[in-house]
Amino acid sequence: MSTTTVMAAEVNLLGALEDRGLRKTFARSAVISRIERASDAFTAEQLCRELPNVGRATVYRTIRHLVDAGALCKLPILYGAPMYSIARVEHHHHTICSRCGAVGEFRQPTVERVMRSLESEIEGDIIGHRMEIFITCSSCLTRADAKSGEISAND
Amino acid sequence: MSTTTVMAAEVNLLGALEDRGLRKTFARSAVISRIERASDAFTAEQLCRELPNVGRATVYRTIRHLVDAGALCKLPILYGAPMYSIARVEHHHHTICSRCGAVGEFRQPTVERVMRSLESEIEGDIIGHRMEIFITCSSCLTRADAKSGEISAND
DNA sequence: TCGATTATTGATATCAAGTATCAATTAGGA
DNA sequence: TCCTAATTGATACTTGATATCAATAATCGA
Repeated sequence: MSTTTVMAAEVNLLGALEDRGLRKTFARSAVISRIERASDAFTAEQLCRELPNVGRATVYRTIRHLVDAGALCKLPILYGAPMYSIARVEHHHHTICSRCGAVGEFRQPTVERVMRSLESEIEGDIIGHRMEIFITCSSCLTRADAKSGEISAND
Repeated sequence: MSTTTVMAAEVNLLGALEDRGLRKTFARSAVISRIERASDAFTAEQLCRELPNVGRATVYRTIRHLVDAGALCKLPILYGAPMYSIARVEHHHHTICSRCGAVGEFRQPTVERVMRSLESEIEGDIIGHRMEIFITCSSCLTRADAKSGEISAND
């Protein structure tokens, strides 16, 4: 079974916006370079805090543009604000560490195969799917502190 | 491949609360009987609107208790307020109609098998997973109105 | 049954996330 | 350079949800 852990690939967020006819501005460049520098997933509020010179509205607008362009993934998590991560590959799924919130990406061809076989069994047309795996990541396992504000799936 | 569409089964939401040492009150009974009567998934605000005699705080608190008890599933959707549906089976996944928002449940043993095989390939401990399939449900397909405020997964 | 005790309620205030408004500013083409 | 349309961001607002706390209701023990 070939699970591919997704490696950081080159992405051009600014290009994604320009492709949609949006202008290159200082504010957008600031937001985007902050996102590109980020190795982890982030929330909109985090960006606002780290970019005090950019208006909140602009941060939210830029994020929305990037999600619309397919350059960012929006991850609705169980509690609190949704997280965003750069969409480095066409289609993938996420691992979310329930201790530290670290988000990883992976591809799993078997999942896609299962989806295809479901097509005949589910009433209606399948137009997409989403899958998240909740984990305790290896660095949280080593630093084995007992207490945690767990994020988890209850279903 | 044996996909099981989940049928309405008997659930005892009040019992779920009593099992946790919570008291049976008029307000809680009202919230719960409204939920049990619902065939579809719902939002917290919907319940508040339909139960004007029950305080908002109590509606939210009751929902939270039921989620904690595992009797309700919380579905964080991409935009807007999360939806809740009765957890009729131990573990299942959801189909969400991107047109009308109708939520269905299904079990898919293959998904679980895939999860087990992923255990060896993902760094860290898997503690849970979540999967949603976005569909256009059969009733939306028949009533083929073109326009829609689509809910969708972009990853 | 009657208090006593403790959980629960719900009006209100508050918080957090996100969007609408709109005058001032800026980007980018002519 | 100048013009026009896109963009910005301060502000106000909306929505979803939680904290507070005095009043009320549920349960238990006698």
